[in-house]
Amino acid sequence: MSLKEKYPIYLYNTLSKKKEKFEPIHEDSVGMYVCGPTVYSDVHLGNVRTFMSFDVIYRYLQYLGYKVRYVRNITDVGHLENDADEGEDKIAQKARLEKLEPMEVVQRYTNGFHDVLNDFNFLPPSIEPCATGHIMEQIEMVQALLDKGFAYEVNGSVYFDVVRYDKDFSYGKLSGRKIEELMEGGRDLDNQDEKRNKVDFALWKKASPTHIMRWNSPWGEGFPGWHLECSVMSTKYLGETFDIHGGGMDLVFPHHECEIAQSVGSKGKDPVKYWLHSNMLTVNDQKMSKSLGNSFLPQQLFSGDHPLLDRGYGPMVVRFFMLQSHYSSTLDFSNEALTAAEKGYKRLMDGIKIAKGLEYIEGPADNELEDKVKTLIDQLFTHLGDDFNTAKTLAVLFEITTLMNNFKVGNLTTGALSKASFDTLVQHYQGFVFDVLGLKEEEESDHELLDGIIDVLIKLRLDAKAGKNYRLSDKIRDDLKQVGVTLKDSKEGTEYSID
RNA sequence: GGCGCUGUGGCCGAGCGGCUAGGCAGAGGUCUGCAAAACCUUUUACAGCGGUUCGAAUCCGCUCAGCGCCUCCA
Repeated sequence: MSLKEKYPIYLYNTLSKKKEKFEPIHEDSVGMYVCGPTVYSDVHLGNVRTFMSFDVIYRYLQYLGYKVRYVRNITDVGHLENDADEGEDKIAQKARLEKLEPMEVVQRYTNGFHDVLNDFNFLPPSIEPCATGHIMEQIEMVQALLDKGFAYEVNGSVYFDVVRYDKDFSYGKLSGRKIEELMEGGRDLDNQDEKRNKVDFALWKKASPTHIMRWNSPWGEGFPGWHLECSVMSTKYLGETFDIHGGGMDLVFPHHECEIAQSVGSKGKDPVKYWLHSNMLTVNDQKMSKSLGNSFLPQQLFSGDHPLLDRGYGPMVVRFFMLQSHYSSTLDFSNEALTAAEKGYKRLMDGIKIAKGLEYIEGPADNELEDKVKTLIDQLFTHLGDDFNTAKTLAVLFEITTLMNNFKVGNLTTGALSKASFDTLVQHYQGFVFDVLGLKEEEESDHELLDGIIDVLIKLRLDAKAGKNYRLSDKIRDDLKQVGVTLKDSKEGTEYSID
């Protein structure tokens, strides 16, 4: 029985508002689309949380043996600042302010985005398409919607006719909105006269004379609407119906709702089987966002260079911190929580190091321990399979860490387990920490020289201790501590760690 | 105004009707020349008020507090 058969996944589907058993459309392969960033400025930590959630999902699906095509787009056409005709898109605005080509802006922040993903040890997606590379396909979808009567053209712009669409299908099923309520409520925006109804949204916008980013189309020079790119690119690379579509919760309405409308309107079928949404990162219980001015850039976090930060924290500490909560809960960001996470992360990594160095030595069997280990391994899978509950999974990993410590100290012997159980335990312990949760050791072990030097000092200190020269031995330890190297004595010898 | 979410011990954070979450911090102990680490033991809970149930942090109602979406936003 394969891992994916043995450990089914249950996930919360925003569309059904229920936890459902995951059954991919094509038996062994999974198509997953995640809405990527608009690259007109630096990604902040809130963005990182969403991509991290889906990074773990991507990793876990592969760990179970699925073949996954993971598509995450780059939005390189700026969405309009507002719905008004004279709006300027964000990338064009940035380009004007910084006197750059729009594509220079796009390239710069795309590079920055990739750097951040690397820092946090994200797996690259299978395909990372960008909106400007798919203008033709977007025009085709607009045309298809026009042909089917779900869109109308006004003065070189094309709008989606939500009211017309709602007669055949139901608009608002993902976000739970009712079209009548949408027609009444909400804020009034300026310059809506082109649209038949306020709920309609743009598929193609006519470019004003000053608008920099523009393409030819059957309706004149213009640029694609806000929601079109995701419909087009997901369909192109994953098919008309695919398994998982993810993104931040703030995209549910209107972005994802409009995606559904566009796909259903043009292709006649629902585009997505499972909609997954990750919740917001908060600061003092408020959503982290650029406009509120409470967002952190990853670099600020690493260096501690921010008024709200006491000091810097490494990317793996942050990753661990985020994994301690469930992706669908808000997570509040604070120095205290990060400091606690840092210690927890270190403890886990110490456990991993112990596991690496453990040798299996035959010994008397302990059935109780054997059962416990089997249960722990099962729980790793069932907890992560339970709507990707990384918090519960980490709890199990800490139980395993305690076991590893006990092996090391000698409270337990490896031989109490069967060889097979011991090997499987170590294999999945490391597998979940590294391959699934995507953690890694913060300090790269490129420390051969340092190892050698500290070894010399450790031996010197041992000599001093043997001669009861504690003044010298303590001086070595204390002085090393001063420069950030902590010595730890144990029965097997002295180890060191770097702060 | 409309729709929706949250409120757990000193802090963070799981939990989806009965069974120890976990991490950090605190206390005591083991080990150590002393430390550190590790190990063992351990204190502090479910916003408030009602209700359903044999049994509720968990379901229902009300109250209070906070948040999100409805405009670009992960």
